[in-house]
Amino acid sequence: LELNSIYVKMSSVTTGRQRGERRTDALSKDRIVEAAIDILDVEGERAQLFRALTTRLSTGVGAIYHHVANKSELLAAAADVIISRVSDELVDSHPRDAIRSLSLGIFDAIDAHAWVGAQLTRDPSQPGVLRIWSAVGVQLDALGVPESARSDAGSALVNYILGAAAQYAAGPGRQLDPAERAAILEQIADRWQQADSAASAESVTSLREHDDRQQFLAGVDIFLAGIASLR
Amino acid sequence: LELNSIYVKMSSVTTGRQRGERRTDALSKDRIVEAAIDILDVEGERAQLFRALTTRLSTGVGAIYHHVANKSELLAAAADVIISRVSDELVDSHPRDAIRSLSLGIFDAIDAHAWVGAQLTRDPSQPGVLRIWSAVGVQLDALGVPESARSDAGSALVNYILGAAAQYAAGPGRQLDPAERAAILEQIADRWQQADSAASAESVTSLREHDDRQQFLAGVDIFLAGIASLR
DNA sequence: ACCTGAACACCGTTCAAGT
DNA sequence: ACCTGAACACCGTTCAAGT
Repeated sequence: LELNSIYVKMSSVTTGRQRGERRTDALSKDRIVEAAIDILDVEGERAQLFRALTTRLSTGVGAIYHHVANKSELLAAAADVIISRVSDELVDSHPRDAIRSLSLGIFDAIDAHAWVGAQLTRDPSQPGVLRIWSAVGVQLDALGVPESARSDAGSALVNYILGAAAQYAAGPGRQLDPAERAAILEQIADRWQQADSAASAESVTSLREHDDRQQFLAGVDIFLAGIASLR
Repeated sequence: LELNSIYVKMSSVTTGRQRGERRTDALSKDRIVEAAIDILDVEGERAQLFRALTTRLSTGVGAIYHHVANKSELLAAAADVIISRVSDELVDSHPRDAIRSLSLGIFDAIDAHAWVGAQLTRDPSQPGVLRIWSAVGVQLDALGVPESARSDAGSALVNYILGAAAQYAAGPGRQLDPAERAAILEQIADRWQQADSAASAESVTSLREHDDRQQFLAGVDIFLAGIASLR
């Protein structure tokens, strides 16, 4: 115990920490993941993640690699933490509402942590994606979707959620200023109008001024309606 | 004209081309994009794209940058070529069938060009994605989806297609050997079973042995059924 | 205007050497 | 067992110098 505290003091000198300011918690995968989340939230996905972690945790890169295999494992673990916060918060309610809450929870989480959208899209077998499958599966079961249709319904919903997540996360609203965003939406609207000679001004306008979150939820409801027809 | 052919000869010596083997076509964005598609198809997304292009087209990197702004523009242009081949081939048919064909066409294109899945997911305002929006818009209009619901329906379908595309493209079937794939599907199945005490062996089995393409189409049909309920 | 290719920049990853 | 940090590797991008 005394030897240990001497080691701590020596180590704090080495790392430039003040005497007595000893680290309360040792380096661990959890601490690294938490730090990574903070860094990604603030600096975005193109942060120099490992260099930033090194500074933030005042260690060398090697120490991080001692707890984490590589960047992609770290990102996957970080995304899973974000998703688990959503799925753990689900309260009991009608399965239709639970699916809406889950979907909106994921949407909002990605809104708050933009990097999660791209991350979930990168690898279908990462823990965060499995967690979504799992949560969706529970609710579809509770909804009484027949066995035979369960996996079709599940994959439809999960793919929609992930697709929307990725699109909105990287979306124009995020990386472009309002003027550019408007121009792009107009471009899309123009194509629709061009393709659809009967398109009224209202449709174009609604496309231009659509509310991402509400539109996302409308998509969930379309899938729920489609799933209901499977019964 | 003679000066020109002398220049060609000199240049072919410089680039190591055989005498008389003069390039039939000059370097252009189109040629670069075509070459990029071939390289990405064969070597995958982690190909050393610019170095490979340099060899393939026997030029320097700078020449490529003279026609293309950067890698992401090049990837976006390449993905758009793939998507345009699909959307241009659509034959007139009932809008429901046209939506199925379009969706399957995109699915198959991504199956043949795996890198397209990830690419379409990266930026919602890239040309290939706009092209999908446009094609979907035409069909939803033909389907008689009311104005007010058009953009909700469109974004639901586009997001589903892109989400599924990305998942299947990067999917376990592609990057893992069959044994690992089976293990992962089993893991998902276990979670479903764990969550669903009533889950029968059949449901788990169908999840394990599901056919990606068929499941993708089932999702499109769920969406179509949901859309029908909007009327 | 179009092309050449060496040099640079950026960042994740390794590794020999510590405590 | 855990940590340190300089060196390396990888690849997109720039740029001064050509034709």
